[in-house]
Amino acid sequence: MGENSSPRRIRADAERSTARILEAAETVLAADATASLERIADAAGLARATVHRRFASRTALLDALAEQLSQRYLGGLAEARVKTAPPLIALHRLTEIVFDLKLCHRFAVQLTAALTPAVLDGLDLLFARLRDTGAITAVDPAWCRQVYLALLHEVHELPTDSPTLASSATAEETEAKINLLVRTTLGALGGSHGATALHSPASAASGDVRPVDHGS
Amino acid sequence: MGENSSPRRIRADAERSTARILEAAETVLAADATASLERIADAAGLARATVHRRFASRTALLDALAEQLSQRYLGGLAEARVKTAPPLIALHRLTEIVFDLKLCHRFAVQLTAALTPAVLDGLDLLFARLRDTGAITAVDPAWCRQVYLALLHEVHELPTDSPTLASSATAEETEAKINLLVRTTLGALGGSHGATALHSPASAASGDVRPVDHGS
DNA sequence: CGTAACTGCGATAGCACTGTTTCAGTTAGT
DNA sequence: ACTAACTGAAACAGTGCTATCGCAGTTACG
Repeated sequence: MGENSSPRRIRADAERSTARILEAAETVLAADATASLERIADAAGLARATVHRRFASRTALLDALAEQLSQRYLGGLAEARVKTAPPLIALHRLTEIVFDLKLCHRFAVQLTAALTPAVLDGLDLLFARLRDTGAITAVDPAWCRQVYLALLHEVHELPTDSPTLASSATAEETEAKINLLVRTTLGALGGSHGATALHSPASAASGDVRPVDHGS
Repeated sequence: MGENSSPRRIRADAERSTARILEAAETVLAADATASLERIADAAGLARATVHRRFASRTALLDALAEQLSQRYLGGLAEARVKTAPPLIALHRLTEIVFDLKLCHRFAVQLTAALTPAVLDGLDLLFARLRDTGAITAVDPAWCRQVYLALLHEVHELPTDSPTLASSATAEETEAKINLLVRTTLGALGGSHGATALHSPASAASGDVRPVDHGS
C-alpha cells in the first residue's frame, strides 16, 4: 500500500487539494460531463495548474474519480451485508447507502463500464440471492444490474420539489424515493426472464401481450 | 411545412443531402454524442462544408435531429393507435415501432427534454389508459415515461450477440427484446406481478415497503 | 442547353481546452 | 528556522473543432 518508491515526500496539504479536486469534479461533472478542467478547478477554489499538478491528465482525473466511486460502492456493498443479510433487506439497505452517495450517479451511469469488477460481482451476487429467494425471476445478472442502475438514475433525477409539501421534507422524500426504487426494481425483474431467455424463440414468437400469467 | 418565404429555389439534390446528413448524424451521434461534424460528414459521404451549408450551426443540426425524432415518435404513437386500441396492445405495438426506429435512442435519452410535448402527451395518455385498465398502478405519468424510456435504452443496449446462436437471428432476438421490455415496464410500474403481488412477509421484514405515492 | 444551384477542396480565422513551464510567494514538516 | 514542497498567476505551444469564404467543377431543372 505505502508508496515509498520516491524520495519526494508528499505533504498533507497536497492530499487535501486532491480531495477537494475530486469533490469538485463530482459535482461539476454530474451537471455536465464535458465540463472543462478550469470549471472544476474553479469549483474547487484552486488554480487550473494545480489540477494538472495533482493529475497528469484529464483521463487520469476521470480514472481516479471512477476508482473512488467504485471504492464507495464497494464499501456500500459491504455495509449492506450483501453476502449474508436477507437479500431484500440488503437491497433496501444498499439503496439507502447508494442514495447517500448521490454524488455523481449521472457520471456513474455514463461510466457503468468503469465500475470495478468487484462491484459488479457484488451486485450480481445480490441479485442471484434475490432470485434464489423468489423475490425476482430475472436470470441474467447483467440485465439486473443495468435495470437497477438505470432506475436508480431515473429516481435520482425525479423532481425534488414535492408539489404540496414544503422544500424541507428531504428526509421523507428520499425515504419515499428509496422505497419507490426498491419496489420498481423488484417489479421490473419480477416477471421477466432476463436476456438469457433470448434463445427461446418459441415463447417469444407467441407474442404474449398479456402480462405473464405466472401467478405468484 | 412548406417554406416558400425565400425566392431561392431549393434543389432536390440538396434535400437529399440534408437527409443523408441527418441519417449519418443519427448513427454517428448514437455511438458518440460528442462526435465532430467532420465525422458526421464523413459518414454521410459529404464534405464538412456541405454540412455547414445545410445547417447553420451544430445546434441547428441537433435541433433538426430532435425535431425529426419527435416526428417519428409522433408517427409511432399514431400508428400504434394509442388513443383507441386496447392499451396493452398499443404498448406492445408502440414498442415494436419504436424499436424499428432504434436509431438514436441514446441520443433521445440524453435529450429527453427535447421531445415534443405532443409526444410526451401521447405517452402520458397511453400510461393513463394502462392504469385505468389495471395493467399498471403507477400514478405519475412523468415517472412512467422516464421508466419506459430508460428501460428502452437498456434493452436496446443489450448484447446483440446470442452466445450460441449465429448472428442472423436478429428478427427473433428483437421480438424477444420487445417482449422483455414490455414485461419489464409493466412490472416496474406495478403490473400484475409487481410489488403488490410480492410475498408480503419478506416485504414487511424489509422494514417499510409501503405503497409509495411519491407525489402526483 | 444554359443558368443557377449545389458540391468538393482548400484556406482562413477564431475559439476553447489541454498540457507545460516559469517564477515569486506561501505553507508544511523536521 | 530552514528547507522542500506546494500554490497562484501568467505565459506558452499545441490540438481539435466550429464557422466562413472563395473558387473551380458538377449537377439538377426549366
